[in-house]
Amino acid sequence: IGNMRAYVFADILGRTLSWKGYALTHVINITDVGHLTDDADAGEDKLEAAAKANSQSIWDIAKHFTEAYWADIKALNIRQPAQWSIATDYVPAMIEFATSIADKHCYELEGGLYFDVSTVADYGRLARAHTDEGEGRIEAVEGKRNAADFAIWRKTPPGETRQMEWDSPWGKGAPGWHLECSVMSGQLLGFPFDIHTGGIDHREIHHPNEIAQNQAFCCTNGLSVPANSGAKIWMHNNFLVERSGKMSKSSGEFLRLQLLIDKGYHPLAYRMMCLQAHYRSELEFSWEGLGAALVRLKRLVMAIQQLKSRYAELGSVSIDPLRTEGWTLKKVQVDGGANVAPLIERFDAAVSDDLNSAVGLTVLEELVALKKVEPGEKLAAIGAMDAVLGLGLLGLARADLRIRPKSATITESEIEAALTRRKGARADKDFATSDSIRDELGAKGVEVMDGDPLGWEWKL
RNA sequence: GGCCCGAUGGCGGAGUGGUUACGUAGAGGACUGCAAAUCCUCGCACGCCGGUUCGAUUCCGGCUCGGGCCUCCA
Repeated sequence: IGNMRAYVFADILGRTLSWKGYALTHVINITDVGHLTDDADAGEDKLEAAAKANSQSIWDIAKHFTEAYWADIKALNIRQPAQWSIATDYVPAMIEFATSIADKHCYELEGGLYFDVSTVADYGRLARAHTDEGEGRIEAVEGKRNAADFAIWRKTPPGETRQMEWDSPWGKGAPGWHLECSVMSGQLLGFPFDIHTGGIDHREIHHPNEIAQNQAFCCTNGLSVPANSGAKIWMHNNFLVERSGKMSKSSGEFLRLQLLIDKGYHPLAYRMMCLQAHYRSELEFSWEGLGAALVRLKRLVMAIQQLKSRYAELGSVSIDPLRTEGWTLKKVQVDGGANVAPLIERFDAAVSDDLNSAVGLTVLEELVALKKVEPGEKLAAIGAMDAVLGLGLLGLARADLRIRPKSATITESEIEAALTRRKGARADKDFATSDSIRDELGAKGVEVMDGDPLGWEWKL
């Protein structure tokens, strides 16, 4: 889920751009080329290791995690990009790219082809901190001309064969990650494209490297070099953290979305949690915090559900809230009524101010609570704001948020049966029996709620 | 060691040179056989020490604490 914060952020950015009326071409890449596992076992490849451990082909492993990732994307209401780019589809293009800059910007070492960062202007200017000397975590590669030089092509060590390797002018091997990103973004979006997003951990190394490659490529191929090479704007989201430290894809923490679901938290509770904070701030993860976000979402959905039934009762109203998907600000201003207009303005001001979703969310809640507004009009405005926040509020029902925890020992039909018995006991004013049934259900993690249409809820 | 970032109520988290969001938790009330859910109402905070200012949570400096990075890779 730490990693997923980056995608929630990019999604809100894209949705906000759509809201502002911009046409959007969004590309997300899948880095299915192997990575090294970590500091300790440099040389062994993450994908290779996983394949070995599971007796599967490396390609199956890549496919498995790609599909798991796509499932998370869907569960979090992250919009599909215009295109997914799969790194392994672009290896020939990467070799071509590297070949074109090799003479002027690269040199070969035993381990691979290295990029000479002194051949481009202002290397590392994106990074706020740049130190010439430091104590690296592990030894530097022998023979590098500059400390910051990096591999753009990794050679397969002599005598070894990897499941994923390609022929290149520098021998069999695999592309460096920096190269993958430069090639795919340049090819699919063209230099310069508008916005490049990523986790804040990429600001110091990966993105400066990507920029250096882009500069080299643009110069070599006669393209003008934009000020922020490659992309005009680079945006970085901060980490999701917990007391034990950061949780990103590389740190070994495995708080995955599926774990949240297994525990009975709807995945959109996590999206809500992200929305409550600014993308550039660290966000503290806790189960209590996730529960708070779920309750907030639940109350919002309940209020909107009531609004929807009032809307249905009215029969004919002027605005169809179900047609708000894809609305832009301009359209909302035309169609939104006088009562909601000031809220629309405030919502727009919030999300337009570097994506202040936390404030946007409070404006949405204010709108939900607003009195004397026709339900259809209100629902339309809610739908429009939600097109930015992406909670899918008009389509969610309270019951959708009731997720059965994996640990549950009682079935839904058993619960219903017990509740029927309890209803009978209550009708007979046999409160002792009624309460004992409630206690039994409580012991199994089920909370009885008489005054609630849903009747019962899993206790988290 | 170097560089950078942060510190807001029980928890999470916006924001601001003057009246300090919001959520959740908590308290009181309505409802209920009683609970729960729901609804209404209400407390509760700006790390420490200086400086600038009529006024600092906000700006500046120092300190303390916490976090990240320091170029194998990604």
